[in-house]
Amino acid sequence: MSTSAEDLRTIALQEFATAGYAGTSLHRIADLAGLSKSSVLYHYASKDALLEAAVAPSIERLSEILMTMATRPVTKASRKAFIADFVDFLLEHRLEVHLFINQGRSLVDVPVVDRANELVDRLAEFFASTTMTAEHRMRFGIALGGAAFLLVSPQSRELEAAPYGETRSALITILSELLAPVPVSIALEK
Amino acid sequence: MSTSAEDLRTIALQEFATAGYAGTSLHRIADLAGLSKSSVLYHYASKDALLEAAVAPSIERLSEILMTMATRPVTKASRKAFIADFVDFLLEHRLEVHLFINQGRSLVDVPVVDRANELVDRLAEFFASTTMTAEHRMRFGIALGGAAFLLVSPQSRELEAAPYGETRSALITILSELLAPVPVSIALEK
DNA sequence: ACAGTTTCTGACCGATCGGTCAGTTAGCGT
DNA sequence: ACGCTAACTGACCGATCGGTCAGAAACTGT
Repeated sequence: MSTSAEDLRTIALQEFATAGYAGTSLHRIADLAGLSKSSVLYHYASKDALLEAAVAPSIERLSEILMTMATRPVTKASRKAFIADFVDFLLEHRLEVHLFINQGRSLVDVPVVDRANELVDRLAEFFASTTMTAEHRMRFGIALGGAAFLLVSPQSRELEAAPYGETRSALITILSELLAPVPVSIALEK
Repeated sequence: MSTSAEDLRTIALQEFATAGYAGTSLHRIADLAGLSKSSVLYHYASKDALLEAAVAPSIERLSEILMTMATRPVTKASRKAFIADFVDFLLEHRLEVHLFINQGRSLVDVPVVDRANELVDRLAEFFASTTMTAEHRMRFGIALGGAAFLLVSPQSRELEAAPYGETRSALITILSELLAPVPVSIALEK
């Protein structure tokens, strides 16, 4: 149960997400961990392996969420439940999501990142099939990219200070609004 | 009016925004431009200088928008006008905005990027002062980061296919909704 | 005290990075 | 045809990159 391996994973995730995978050297990760570069490569065979170890758990979790989403019937209640699940996922895996969203397309041929890209695409297809208009597809993109940005932006310092529940419920409100299958105005007409 | 310098600027912007500044080598930029690395450094003194040339015009434009925003009275009409201006800015400078949003904080001590960070901070302060709740600050972050992501995401291929006006008006609708100074529900109560 | 294993390190490797420089090529006015 | 300048290039530089390896240090059970 050596603390070093887990420390390295955490530090690497933080750096990869904020400074970029290409912009983070193994030397820097080693320094932040108080180790030598060789020690980093002792715990993880390569830089790729370190990235993979850093993001793998979040992939697993996202896959689960998509699974349950696919099996549930498409009702307003299930949609609400999905958004709640997804917000929890976002809050727990902010760094990983930020990494996927902003570097996923340039980090191809890293297996675990490809997997993440697949999952994000499936997520997008799900929303694209439910709502057909271009505007709704834009709403989905803004919700996804916006949340990923927000949770790693400088502002998120204050968010961490705020009660977890408040941030969570606010995020659910905003995302529900953005991902509403039908605009409020049209719904009222019926 | 040599085409090379301008080509390099465009190519560099595209690569810096999508693959990241650290993840883009001068060699790659040279290859994409059909030149040698030395030629790139002939037109631009350094990699930093190339980045600066690539984003400088957008900084200028953003500064202008913030100027007019600061001078205008704070009314619903002026807010609407600002959002329209800002959406036009986003559509015209998608790559630069994406670069600022996602790499701005890790590219400090590049003068022009620092300048961009200042401007973004001022923008955030403006919205923070107008609306005080944490949720509204979150809405601003999602709108900004979401738009930046959307306009450089794979989906944006379809957006380019769609008429400019449609994308523009949809974006104005969504951002107006996100940046509304007062939530609809509260507004209706009064 | 000893041996065995895990953890860690410095020295080293080839490749690539951003950048310099001397010199070649191409375009243009005269 | 000439000379001048702008555009371009290959060779080269020191630094840093990810990665290898032999061995030191630290911890373990006996």
